[in-house]
Amino acid sequence: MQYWLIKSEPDVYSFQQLVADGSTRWDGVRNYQARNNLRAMRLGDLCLFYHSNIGLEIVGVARVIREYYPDPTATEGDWSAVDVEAVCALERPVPLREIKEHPALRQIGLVRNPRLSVMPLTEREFNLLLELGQMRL
DNA sequence: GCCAACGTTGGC
DNA sequence: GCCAACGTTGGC
Repeated sequence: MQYWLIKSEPDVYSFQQLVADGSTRWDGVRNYQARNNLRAMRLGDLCLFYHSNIGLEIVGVARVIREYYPDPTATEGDWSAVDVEAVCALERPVPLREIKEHPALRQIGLVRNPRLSVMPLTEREFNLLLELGQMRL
């Protein structure tokens, strides 16, 4: 089992929308590092869902339900998509500010490379963030 | 709205 | 292969 963090601008696609949809195709990624992370995702991997630009907090948990396949929204280039489903919303969203201040989260990709939209989390980071979100799976 | 950080492009 | 210019992302 691997753990990931995926980002979305909530006015484009929010976690609430994912809950309403049940599942969705995670497409539109046009960054090689993020794409390679998508390709490394395996069925059943868990993802924390972060709201960028508006909200600036981790709001929920999603699960990979289909491994990578060609991104149908790409008209050129070698891009991939995966499918994810909503697992649960966090009891308490975890704000970026708090993540930045937490000593055990210094190395988290979200802080180290704020522009990357799909990134791996260590199991420890994932569990800690769940705990901060007052959620237990 | 601004700007810093990062990635990509293209000239040399 | 280097690097300047440019575009995009995303926090503030």
